[in-house]
Amino acid sequence: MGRRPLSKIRRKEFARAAHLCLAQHGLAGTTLARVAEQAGVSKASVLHYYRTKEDLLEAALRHGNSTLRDEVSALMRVARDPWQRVYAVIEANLSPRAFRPPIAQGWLALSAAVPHNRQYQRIQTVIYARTRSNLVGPLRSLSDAETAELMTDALISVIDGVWTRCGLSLGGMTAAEARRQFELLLDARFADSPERHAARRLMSEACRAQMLARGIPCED
Amino acid sequence: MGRRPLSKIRRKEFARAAHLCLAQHGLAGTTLARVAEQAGVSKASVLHYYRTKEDLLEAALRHGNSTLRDEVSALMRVARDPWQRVYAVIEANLSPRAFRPPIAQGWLALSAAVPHNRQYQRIQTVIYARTRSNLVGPLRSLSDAETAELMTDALISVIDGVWTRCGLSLGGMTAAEARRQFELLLDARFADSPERHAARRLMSEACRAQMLARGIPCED
DNA sequence: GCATACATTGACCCATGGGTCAGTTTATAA
DNA sequence: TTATAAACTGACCCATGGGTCAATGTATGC
Repeated sequence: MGRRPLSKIRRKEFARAAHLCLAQHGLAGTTLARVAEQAGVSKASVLHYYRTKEDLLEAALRHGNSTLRDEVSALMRVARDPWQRVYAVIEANLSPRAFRPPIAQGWLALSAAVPHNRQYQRIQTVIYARTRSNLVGPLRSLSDAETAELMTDALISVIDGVWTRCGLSLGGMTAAEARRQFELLLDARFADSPERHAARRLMSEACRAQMLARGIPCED
Repeated sequence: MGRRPLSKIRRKEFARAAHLCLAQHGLAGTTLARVAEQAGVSKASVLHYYRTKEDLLEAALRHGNSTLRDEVSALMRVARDPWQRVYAVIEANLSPRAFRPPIAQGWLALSAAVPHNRQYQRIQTVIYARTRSNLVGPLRSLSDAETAELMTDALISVIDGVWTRCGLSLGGMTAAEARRQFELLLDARFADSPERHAARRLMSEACRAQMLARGIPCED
């Protein structure tokens, strides 16, 4: 069997535990012992699946990202026109599953580690490129290319901004507040057309429906 | 003499060294030994001025912030109308002195530490409140209160967003690119009036002039 | 039953790094 | 010149935490 990838499921469990740990205790507080405890297993066992802590954190980074990616994919599958695709990205980034202080804190901790680790950099670059193309595509069919690029970059900045503030728990950042900021930004180049309005409602609803289907609390 | 505050100048030097270290090596790479080396002094000497590493990092956080605050103050002193005050905040945050990957990386590292330290939280809250009031004031006299609040929050998000991306060195974030995003956002509620146009040019020029006066390279 | 391969673990190793301390140098003031 | 306080240091201590290893389960295929 070539190289049994050491029980993929088990590896995923540990990546998840590491991600959880990161969210709760930050980078400094994420020790192998703590991750092991979180997973209900011994420290040595974790090292059996990940040769080094660096590897484990890399997996945690991938895991956190894949959660968000799944969210985007699910909404993208529902989206039927450009505006719906734009709002799919926005709503996915505000989904109650991900847009929470602990998760944002984990994201912040990993982001801080990125500049000092080549591998993390590569992953981050991929994440960035994907989000970018998810936005620039639909926006191109709603405006000229230059506007699409600029709006995409600005949307990404706002995403990073609201996530940062969510992580810092500053000014009580909520999804509703974030949504208002995205609307404001989009207003800069786009009128509130019926299509846009409908897309906003549809995607917001789709995201909510998915949460309910998975039994995740959703207060907005 | 009551309690000589242990040579304020010396303390500041060490805070600066710590901040530099943080920018270059991240939180994990910032050890007392490294900070001491940076300052050309022994590890024990650093501990003589700061009782604990936590204290030192707190000072580094304050230091990094005070640099930015000075930038804002200097431009604010020049500003004569609301638009000029708005652009004073924006330009200060994009000043070539501060808006550089290493500095942004340091900011990122400290931000990641914030959720796990009360004292850092307090400082961060103060910084946030000040930036907020610096923006909401002038914007209130340019629009209704609600718009001013929303625009302020969105501007802050973009600031955090572009800083994050600057720290991650993603998509080659430059001050010029950031400026375009701020313009886009402001377009959402404000026409490009002559006052706004003039203010933008004036503050950009004022910032540049200050850099030149201090001999800091300024490529845009 | 037995052999093999993988899972899991406790015990251990050791480098790192924060923090202490006792002592030396240096500056200042009487 | 000398007393005093502050600046500064090398040497040391020790807790933490990443990583290794040999040993012990435990399942699977023959």
